[in-house]
Amino acid sequence: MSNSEEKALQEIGANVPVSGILSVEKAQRMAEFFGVLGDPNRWRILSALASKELRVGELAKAVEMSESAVSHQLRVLRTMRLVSYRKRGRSVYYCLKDNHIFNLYREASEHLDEPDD
Amino acid sequence: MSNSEEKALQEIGANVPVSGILSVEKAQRMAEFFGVLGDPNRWRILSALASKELRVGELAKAVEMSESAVSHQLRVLRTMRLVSYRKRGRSVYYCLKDNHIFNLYREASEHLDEPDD
DNA sequence: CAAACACTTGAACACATATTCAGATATAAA
DNA sequence: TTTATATCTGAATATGTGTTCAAGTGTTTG
Repeated sequence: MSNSEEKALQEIGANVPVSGILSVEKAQRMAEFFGVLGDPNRWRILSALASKELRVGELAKAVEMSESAVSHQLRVLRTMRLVSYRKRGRSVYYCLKDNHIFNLYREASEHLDEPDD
Repeated sequence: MSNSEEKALQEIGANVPVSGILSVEKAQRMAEFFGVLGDPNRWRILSALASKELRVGELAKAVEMSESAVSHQLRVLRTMRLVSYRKRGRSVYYCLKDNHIFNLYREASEHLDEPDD
């Protein structure tokens, strides 16, 4: 087991007094974050932004959603700081904020690709 | 950027023909998986199992949920292969299935702990 | 065998969430 | 200034989800 895995394991519960259960608050924060990744259209938006920054309208076309729906979802993604944006004239360009999303994607893919026991 | 990050980036969209957007099916699978991690009580269950395997009843006490609610959630976690179980008499012992959950937890924590720009 | 125990299941209800639609804001063009 | 463009917002609705409650299965104990 790697060092960072061990650290995560301890934090998640192994070495915590009594029960080792995440506090309700921490569990809630985790759930809120992962919940944002629990929608297929948000994944499509994120994957579209993975190649290059896009305006809201372009994004809407690309993922085949209404501009309004995309705008609503972008607000959610902004709130979780998964995307950032810059305004240019009357357009707003969105892009991915950091690399965490890639690592999460890869980790999930590996899990989903694992053979059943 | 690391090799594996680059691989994930390509897969997620950078080098895919035309749009580079996740297929609806792949996006759906991703969303289903992350959606499972989008509930605080499921995180509390997973964190409880991080220290040691537990019976359903013990788990229910530990996370302060009804046995029925825990059982329902364990079915969800089983479906996503996040936990496995073994029957022993009339008890059923659950434990975490692999290390992916630790990596996901760590990645999310890092993201959530990042300072705002 | 009957009773107790550990867990699971299905239906019902309460709550959360994603989209649509109409309208608002803000910038650019005419 | 009027019109068009790009995006955002709020309310309403439809759909999804988690818990409870009551009943069910399977196992052990008396």
